[in-house]
Amino acid sequence: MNGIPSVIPVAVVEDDRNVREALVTLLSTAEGLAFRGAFGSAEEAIAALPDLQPDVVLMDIQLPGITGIECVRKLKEILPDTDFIMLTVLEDEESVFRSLSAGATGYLQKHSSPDEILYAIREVRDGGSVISPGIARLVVRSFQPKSEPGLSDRESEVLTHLCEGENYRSIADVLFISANTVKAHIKNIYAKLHVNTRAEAVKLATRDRLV
Amino acid sequence: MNGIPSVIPVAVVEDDRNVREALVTLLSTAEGLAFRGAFGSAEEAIAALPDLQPDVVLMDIQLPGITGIECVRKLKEILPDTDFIMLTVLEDEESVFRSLSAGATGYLQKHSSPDEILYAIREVRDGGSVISPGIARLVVRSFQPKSEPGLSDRESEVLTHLCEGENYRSIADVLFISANTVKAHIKNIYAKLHVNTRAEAVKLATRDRLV
DNA sequence: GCGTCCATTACCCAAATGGGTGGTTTTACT
DNA sequence: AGTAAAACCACCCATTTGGGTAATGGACGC
Repeated sequence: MNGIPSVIPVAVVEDDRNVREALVTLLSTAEGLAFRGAFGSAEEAIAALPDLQPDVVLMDIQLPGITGIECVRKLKEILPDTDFIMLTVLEDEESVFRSLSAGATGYLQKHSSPDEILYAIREVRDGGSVISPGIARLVVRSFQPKSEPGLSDRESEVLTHLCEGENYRSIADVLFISANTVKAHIKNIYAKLHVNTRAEAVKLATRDRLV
Repeated sequence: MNGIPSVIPVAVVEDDRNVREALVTLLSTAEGLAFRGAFGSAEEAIAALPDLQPDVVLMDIQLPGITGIECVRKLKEILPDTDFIMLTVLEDEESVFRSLSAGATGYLQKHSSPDEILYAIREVRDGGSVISPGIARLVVRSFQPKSEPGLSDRESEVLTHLCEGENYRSIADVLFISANTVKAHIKNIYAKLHVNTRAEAVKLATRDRLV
């Protein structure tokens, strides 16, 4: 907040004893960090972390019982200013997006080096976000248009307005054409997208980033 | 492809002469890279890069004339296997998302160190993606729910089906309630989301990640 | 010149939707 | 006990939507 250097209180949630102890050693000895605790399950973490008030938590995804993802979701409600860095062995697309939705701000693969982990903690506390390259690629890919359904320029234009929730008349007005023409375009769009309602068209256009 | 170490052909598009020359020096002397060329504008890059076939291109965003973003969009069509790493001074949300949509796989702030740039090039060529922490935070944030409009559990459930493009009857069937009730829920959802059509509801739910 | 694609418009009609108003029951909190 | 919120259901009615069919003119390529 004020630029005065201070230690960063950190904690760990990881069920594998070996990994957990390696992390404890790393965090306990690292410069600028204050190790606050390590937990073997989401349940223990949820019970203890609200009192420990760590700034940054390293969270394993694969935990017995409540998953790391759900653990973040719950803790983030109680500790909105705490940043969570997920640790995982897998490059599982589902887990990545669910973690981010749950409130994670970092995402590291477990083969990350100690330096990378410490770097991530500092960057995250600094308002940034660190994502391992393999994971980041998945995230980046999710922003790229999936496929081109061969819409004409005019059709794309109509689709854009469709996605704004406008009706025939109001689309017609802004494009200076008749409502019947808008309707004709929309019929063609539906055929090309293989849908038959506005809601489906909006959903598909959004998902595939056609707009 | 086969694990045999080989040099990575790289190129640069950057209008600032000083920055460009610094990058040229960096790339020319770096181990494992083959510097293929540097260009001061998108137009020159679009003319020359298809022949040079670089694996990785460092692309400035703020270019005179055609922007770096449009440049990536055009080149990505011709060179789909080339990876583009954007360079920028700003943390502009719009630019980030437009770049990623255009096909960029990396995104570095210009204050990145030479080591970070080389690391990014190697990771990107390795199938990964590298995003500066400040930028990554914007990306991560875009995955997180924006605000809670106070929907009840049942309403959220109905909204989910609404976003699938289902109509009253089919939502009613899967939830084992009457179509009239579905309608009642939808009316309440509309009121809470301040919309009055399905398309708007789907758009808002998608944008704010309520589903 | 011919065919094709695109943009444009029109009409009919059945179905779906959105808005209004009313009501019951259960659950939960005070 | 009282009240508030949720979930549930029904009816009316105007508007919107989606599907079918048909037609015209311009642009572009062969």
